[in-house]
Amino acid sequence: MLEKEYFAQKIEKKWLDIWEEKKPYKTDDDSKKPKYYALSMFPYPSGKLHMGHVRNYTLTDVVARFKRAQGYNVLHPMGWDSFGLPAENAAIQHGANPKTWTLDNINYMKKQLKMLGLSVDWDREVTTCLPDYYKWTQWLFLQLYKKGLAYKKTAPVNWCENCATVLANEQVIDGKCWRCNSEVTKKNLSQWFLKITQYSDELLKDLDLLKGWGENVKTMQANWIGKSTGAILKFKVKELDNVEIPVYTTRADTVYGVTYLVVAPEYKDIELLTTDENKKAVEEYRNNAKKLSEIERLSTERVKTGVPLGTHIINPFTGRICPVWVADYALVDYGTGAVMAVPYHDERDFEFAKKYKLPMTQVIDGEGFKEGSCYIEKGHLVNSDKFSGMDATKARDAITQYAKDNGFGEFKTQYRLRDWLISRQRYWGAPIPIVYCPNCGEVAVEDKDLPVLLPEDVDFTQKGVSPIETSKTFRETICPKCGAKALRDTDTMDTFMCSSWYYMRYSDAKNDKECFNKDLVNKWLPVDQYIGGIEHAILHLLYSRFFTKALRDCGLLDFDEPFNNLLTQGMVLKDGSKMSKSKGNTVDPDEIYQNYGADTARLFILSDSPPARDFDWTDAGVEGCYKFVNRVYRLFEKFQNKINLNYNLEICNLNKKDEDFTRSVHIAIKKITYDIEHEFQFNTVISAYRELTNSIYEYVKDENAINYKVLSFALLTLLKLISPVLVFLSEEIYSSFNTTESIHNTPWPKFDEKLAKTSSITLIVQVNGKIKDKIEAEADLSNDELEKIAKESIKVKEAIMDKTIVKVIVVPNKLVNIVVK
RNA sequence: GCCGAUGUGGCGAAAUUGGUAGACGCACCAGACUCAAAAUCUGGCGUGGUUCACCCCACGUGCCGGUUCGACUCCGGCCAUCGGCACCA
Repeated sequence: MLEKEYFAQKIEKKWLDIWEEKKPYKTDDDSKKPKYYALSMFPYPSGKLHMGHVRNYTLTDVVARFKRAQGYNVLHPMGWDSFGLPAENAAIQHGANPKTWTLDNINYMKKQLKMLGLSVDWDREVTTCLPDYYKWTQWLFLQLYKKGLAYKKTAPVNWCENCATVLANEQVIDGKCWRCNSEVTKKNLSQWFLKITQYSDELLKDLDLLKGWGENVKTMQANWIGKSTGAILKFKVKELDNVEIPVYTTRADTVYGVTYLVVAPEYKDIELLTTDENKKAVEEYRNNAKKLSEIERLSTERVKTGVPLGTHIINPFTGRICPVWVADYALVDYGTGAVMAVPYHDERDFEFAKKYKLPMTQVIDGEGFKEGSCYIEKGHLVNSDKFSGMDATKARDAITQYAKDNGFGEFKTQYRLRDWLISRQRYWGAPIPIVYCPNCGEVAVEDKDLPVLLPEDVDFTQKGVSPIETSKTFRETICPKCGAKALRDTDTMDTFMCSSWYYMRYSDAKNDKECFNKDLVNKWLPVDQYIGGIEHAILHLLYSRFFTKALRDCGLLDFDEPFNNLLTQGMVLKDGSKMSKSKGNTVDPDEIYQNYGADTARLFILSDSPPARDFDWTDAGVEGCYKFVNRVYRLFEKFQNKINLNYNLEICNLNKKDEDFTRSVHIAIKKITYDIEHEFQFNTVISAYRELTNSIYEYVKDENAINYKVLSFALLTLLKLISPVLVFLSEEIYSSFNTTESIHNTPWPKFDEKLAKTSSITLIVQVNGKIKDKIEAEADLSNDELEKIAKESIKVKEAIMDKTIVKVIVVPNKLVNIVVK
């Protein structure tokens, strides 16, 4: 029996206890059903759940439950992205232990997640900061190392003074640290990198395979990879035998217009290229460049500066002698670090040449060309010897080919993507499993010695050193190769390493012999639906795609892309701006659970906007959803004794009212199923819930005219349709019919195509495209009949009275348009 | 500058293929129930005009133009907002 009134807390508590005990959402690896992998981006255990989490996990949960009802074997796991700076900062600021701090947070948030009613298989929970997980992160690092995909090199790297660590390129946003927003500087350090650039082309090309990803994310990744095709051209230095300067250019067609060359201040041969007279000025210029921050240097508004080195190059095409300059508009880490300057056809070179009164030669002509101003269009060549008159695009290839044939050039594809810097000078991460031996050099830790455990005897407060270096027990070890005294690497790995493979681990989460079983990972992956925030469009999603390809090449798995479909949810806003503690506009999920229950929270977070768009949280909106939940409850409470569970219903022998009502139920099944399957449009799903509920209320208005078989069918269908969203309420109501089975194990309702439409239609009658009349008519009439009905309309007759009919257009079941003159 | 997304009532939004623009909800207004309030139920709700009123007429999906019997939807050209990339040669 249902209680008289709806008490969310009581019902939800009851079912949470039952689910905890019975584990109804445990995934069976051996099921014969087709698999479906529904995945949410796992949370960082920051302390408490926020509404963004609620939105993310509700979305994935509803998808998981819907697919389960459709007969899929669903994997819906959850875990914790639990290494990272906030834990360590808590340790520094409040003297907490990062491990305790993290595990306490996980404990609390896990409880909150469970209260949301997620159908997660908690037996597959992964926690990246625990040794049973990071052992395998370390092992995977070593696989990449052995494959030559992880290497150590000294390079100018991004350094955040505030976080006291280096950062990957992807973690520098507009010259600032992604985490603390302070300015990033360059430091020359020896660091570990992963060779993501080896996959540049595949990462770009395979974006085309990702039909289930939004254009926005794919474009961001394509921009980030930044492919450009061009050529390397080599210029001999006049003053120095055996020295050449190679440049990268996408406009080889303009090579006859080169009037000078520019090298970056950090260019490797710059000292060689500087003559004694220019030494002082060049040194001064380079020192100034060093002082500039990334932000200043990258500003496009800055006036271009530079100084000549004193040496010259010989243009192999023209024989022309051109000076070499140093200027910071050339970037050391793109192309070759040197640029051939063609002032007439490049805006930057033009500006620079004008300022320093360097010569210009026009070599391209075409539409819109104006004497004395920069022309960057691709027209045809002039002043270019035998290439004159040629189309610029063709000339680009012809000139490169000529350079190649004569040994001073080649075709070259250039990417903007850089290798992924993964070392961090911080404590709370997976230690890099490498040992430095005085005899053998860099040596990998052996598999049997994994994991390399994080030391506990560390001091977080010492400035200028990584906390791990303060451990007395960690550093010293013996070389796995020769047994000599050796030192461990004291850096840890970027947390994005941990999150690049967690979704694979879920396929075999408890395996202590392997990172995952190959058959299981191949069975469950790729992920069928991945849901999470847009902020990972480049970082996590690009790294994970790279990891998948790299692990494939290590022989660990057999697929090319990890995530077939990606839904990037919008932000949760309140009063028009993102919820944040500093703005004081946050809403605490615990409070919502307490006041309205998790079902109402789930309903509301899905109701007002489609998932990809931002969602505006309003108190009135929650209130409205709570009213709906109560409205549904009252309906079942009132008719609970009249419901017949066997609702297989024949349409024949029904009167008009019952038939139309039955049709509206079929229409609802059809619409809801379609809207979930297409783009997860839960906002319209929920409006269909409301429409069906409204029509049930309409149907039961006249209590003497209720056919209880028909009503049972409608109510039970409604109950099943709302069950993926209102998980507790539907279970409570269903169990009140003395069923032993959970509603969440019952199949999704089917609709009858013949019944999923109305028996009568509103025929729209237009004259010359303007609506003149609306006529109720039987459905499925022939075109002739519809035309006849339309012409009988008095309003139509008036409108066409003194005119001739040119033609009549009939759209079956919809409209008739009479065209007159 | 290049690339991508978005633009519809007071608000969130809807409109499978070109075929009733504004479903569903929030807010608001009016009414029923009540001694009263809450809850609940019923009705109204794009703009302007006309009418005592139901009716009716015109306009209306960022702007301008086009295709079509018919355009939120297709095409061309703009504008605005948000996001990504960018002295990348």
